[in-house]
Amino acid sequence: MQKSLQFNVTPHFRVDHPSADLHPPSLVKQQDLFNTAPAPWEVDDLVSHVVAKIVFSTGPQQPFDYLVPENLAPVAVAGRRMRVPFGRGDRLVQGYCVEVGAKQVLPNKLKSIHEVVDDVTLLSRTMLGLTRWMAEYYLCPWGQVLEAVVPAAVRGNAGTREVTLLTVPRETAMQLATLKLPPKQHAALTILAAAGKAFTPPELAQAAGCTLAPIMALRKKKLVHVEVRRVSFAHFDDTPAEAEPSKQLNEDQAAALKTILHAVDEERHQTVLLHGVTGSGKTEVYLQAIDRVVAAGKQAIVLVPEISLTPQTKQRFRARFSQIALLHSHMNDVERHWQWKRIASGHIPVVVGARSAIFAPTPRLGMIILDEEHDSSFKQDSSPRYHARDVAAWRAESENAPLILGSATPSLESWRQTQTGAITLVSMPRRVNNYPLPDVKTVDLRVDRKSIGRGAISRPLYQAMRRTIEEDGQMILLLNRRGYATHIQCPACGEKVVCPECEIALTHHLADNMAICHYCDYRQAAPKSCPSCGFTGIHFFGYGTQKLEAEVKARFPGVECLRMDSDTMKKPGSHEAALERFRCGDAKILVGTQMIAKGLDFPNVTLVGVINADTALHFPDVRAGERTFQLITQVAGRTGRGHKGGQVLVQTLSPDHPAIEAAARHDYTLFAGRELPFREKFLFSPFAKMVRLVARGETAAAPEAFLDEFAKQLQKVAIQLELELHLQGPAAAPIEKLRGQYRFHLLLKSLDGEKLRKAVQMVAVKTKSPDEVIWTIDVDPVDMM
DNA sequence: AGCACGCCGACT
DNA sequence: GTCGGCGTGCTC
Repeated sequence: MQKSLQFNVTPHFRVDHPSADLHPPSLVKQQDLFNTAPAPWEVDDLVSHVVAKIVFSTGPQQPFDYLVPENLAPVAVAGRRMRVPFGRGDRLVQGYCVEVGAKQVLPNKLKSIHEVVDDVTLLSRTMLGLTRWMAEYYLCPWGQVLEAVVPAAVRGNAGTREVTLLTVPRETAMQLATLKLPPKQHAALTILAAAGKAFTPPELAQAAGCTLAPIMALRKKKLVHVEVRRVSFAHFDDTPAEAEPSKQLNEDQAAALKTILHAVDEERHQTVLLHGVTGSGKTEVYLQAIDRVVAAGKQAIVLVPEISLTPQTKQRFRARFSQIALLHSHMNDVERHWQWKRIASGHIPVVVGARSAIFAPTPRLGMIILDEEHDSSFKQDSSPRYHARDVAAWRAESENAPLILGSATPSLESWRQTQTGAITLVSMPRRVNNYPLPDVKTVDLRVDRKSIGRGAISRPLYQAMRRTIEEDGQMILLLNRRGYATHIQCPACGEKVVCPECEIALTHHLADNMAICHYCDYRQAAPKSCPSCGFTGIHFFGYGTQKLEAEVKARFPGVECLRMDSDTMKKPGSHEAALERFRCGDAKILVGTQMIAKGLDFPNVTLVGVINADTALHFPDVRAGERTFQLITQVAGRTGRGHKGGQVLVQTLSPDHPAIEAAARHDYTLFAGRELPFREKFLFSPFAKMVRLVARGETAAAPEAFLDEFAKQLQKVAIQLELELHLQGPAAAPIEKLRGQYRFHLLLKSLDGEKLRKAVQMVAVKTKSPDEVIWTIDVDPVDMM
């Protein structure tokens, strides 16, 4: 394919990343009207001009060229927003300038930039390259990516205001004595000239003892110089903390650090997968690696899963680095903007945050760390549907920085890359202080349930809990379902109470006696009798964390039990309060959903109970086994972190399932060794590239028909591109109905990811869906619901 | 996304 | 005859 001629004449900058200039932005019609060479008879008329390329966040997706007028040339920089006349009426529209360069243009073909909006550059060249790559890779508009990468707080200049500053120009000062002016104006001007600093109009009025009127008059006569500047009024505590010394590393840690430091010192890109069992001390390795980055005057970005962003995490980093920026979702716009500026200024050596922190504007990036790299919260579930791990890989490569992926249960995507050699594997198979990994036993519920009657806690687990309390230990019980009862059903007629919008079983919540839909949060009062037949003995089946908590309290009276799930953790600070209660030992039993499975480090926890290991196992999703393995392994890792040791009991109906068996043996390699051949055989990630299309609408027929047609078009394009395309579906999505809309999906797979995306893009640009169908493209889907 | 242009139906 | 219905296409 011939490359377009745009900006090839005198490029002002080189595109930073090799892949960035290979493909046109996705979903953008290749409209070469303005970008092709002029007709032969026009060539003589060409003049060289500085041209800015503008991308809009709404409206047409292709970039538009504008002339840069001379007076704006110093501020018209790529990476800033600009207001430009657009359309027949020349209405002013704001867009992102993504490139500035000299270009041969025909006179009068282009309009001129009206105004440069930003006085700071929002996106460096690398970040512009990154956004462009994201648009191409994730098949979404470039402008949408730009909006996602620059925080709204930064775009809106939160916490700043414009001030008018007045000074006396030298010429005025010299003729001050001879100027004929009304007395108040003269007095004000004299005071301002003598002050030697700038005053705002109200300040000057006060100093001169007059109103604003004389000052306005001076402005009108141009006797004072006026400068409008944006100043920040935000102030947050940023006192550097006392830095703590680093800890002694064990042999495994030292070896891992050495590999990482090698890449850091050479300032070259390398991806290292740090596969360390739970409790192997990965964080200390990160901290010491960051030390070296900071010492070299560079910055490190640390990404952690959403639920790990706790004050404890902050404490851990603050104790070691004098200044860090912790980016969390509860931050207000003023603070977010302030942090962004501090990071951009290069004053913050360490940035810690969830997914979107990968876009932190660090000027000299020295390293990126993704802790718990397998965590699905790194994938954004709205457009742009990026995966922070893959974005990090691109960014690290283009900035010559090492990327460290850490996990006890690596994603199969990363694991596979250690086998092909794309990622360096470093293992830490032992825990610190030589603590052994906890003993994991499965409790076969098919056998044990009968002996215990109704209840979530089997006899072996009950006995282990009693023993733990007698020995003054603490315990964690994992149940991955919040609420009280998981479904409400009438024993007389069999009718289930379902959400009217989503048609899934409503969960009974005891606190306010409500029946709640966990998909859309629809709520109604829990029925006292069957809504269908009126039978009064309606029954609440299944176990959620609330019912488990009630059972624990009933069977262990006098023992304090804490519950942590998204229902109890709504208020800010409740997370810390609960953990503190557990840490100090007042609470003996911690009951919770997956939010308690990760990161907690309490040496006195000697027992972990998994109430039902099968909850995630039978989901219609290729990753069901992988998720189950990860969850059990992670929660098992919460115990045996002290000298008292620890044990884990996993209740399950399928103790022989490979994922559960491998987790019980703490054997990641075993799990991966069984799972990878399956993925390969049935063409799933990490072997095949996957793209998922979801369509929804008020009726079932419209989205299904839309995907049918899309599939047909894709197959045509696949032949044209010689793409080996595998389709699954279209079929009803596992969540068939959500918020009143019927959902269908279509899974596309191919070994050639690039061609696959190309094919989807080609069909997508030509497709206009009927008004009643809303559809999305998900490249590298993680969630198949 | 807006907005103008355009080519058909019922109205001051 | 015109006002306006929203289908189609263009915007540097």
